[in-house]
Amino acid sequence: MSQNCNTSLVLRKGAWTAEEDMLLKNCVENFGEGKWHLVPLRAGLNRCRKSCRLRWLNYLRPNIKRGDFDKDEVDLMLRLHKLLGNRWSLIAGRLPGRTANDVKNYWNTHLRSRLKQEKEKLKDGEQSEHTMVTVIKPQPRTISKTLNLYPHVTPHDTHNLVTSSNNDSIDNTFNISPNVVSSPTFVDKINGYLEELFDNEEKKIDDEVGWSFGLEAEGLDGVKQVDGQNSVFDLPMDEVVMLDLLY
DNA sequence: AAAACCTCCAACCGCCAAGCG
DNA sequence: TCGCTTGGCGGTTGGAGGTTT
Repeated sequence: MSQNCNTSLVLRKGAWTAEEDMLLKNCVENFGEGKWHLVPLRAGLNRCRKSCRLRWLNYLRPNIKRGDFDKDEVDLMLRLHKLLGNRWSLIAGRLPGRTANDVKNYWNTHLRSRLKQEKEKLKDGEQSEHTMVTVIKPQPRTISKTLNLYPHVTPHDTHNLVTSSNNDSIDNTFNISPNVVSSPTFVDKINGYLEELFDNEEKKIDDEVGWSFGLEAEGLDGVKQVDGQNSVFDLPMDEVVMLDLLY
């Protein structure tokens, strides 16, 4: 059996009809989520498993929040993106009711261009004022096996933490290797870590300065980097987050 | 009024890792 | 160990609807 949906000429593609939605919804309600390879058969749908799964996750699942992202959601998205990079599913996991696709679309349509503009503004400012600002570039970095960056993560997990070099010319995000985050246990730990981190730190920050994380905070360019040292990319994760929160 | 252009988002595609025999 | 299947993810695309010229 092919893992792709494009091998059969009979399978339907494109927009879902209300009838198909109903069939899929009934099927998942009766049999539960999962076993997606059985769903087309059970539901009587002429769709591939991937299409069914995606439709359920992005559209039919209960408690999906639709409409514009509010300010708090955007703030949180920006923070998480800076922390996690393009790990849309992880980011969406922190935004109740939002799907990874929603987050990705919102980022691509609203924030990416905004950030790009912000960056260009900063760049222009630099040129006109001749201010000396060293632009931080993400440094490929291997983290020591013995260095425990996460209170919740065992050394066994952290020794895999090799940050990928960032090819994205638009944003300087702290990317985590997909290999690391794809592990379910690691995801749990990251989520647990984020849970506690955001609970504790946001309370603190809220009390002190409130939610003031704006786009200007993305301008990491203002932080000096000397020979790759003292860059935000060389700090342990919790310090990065603290920097993040303080900017 | 209509053509051209732009924006947004649902859906598709290709890849990867885990699980299993 | 190997190959296959499945679930899941991020990147990309197509087209509907809105806006501008």
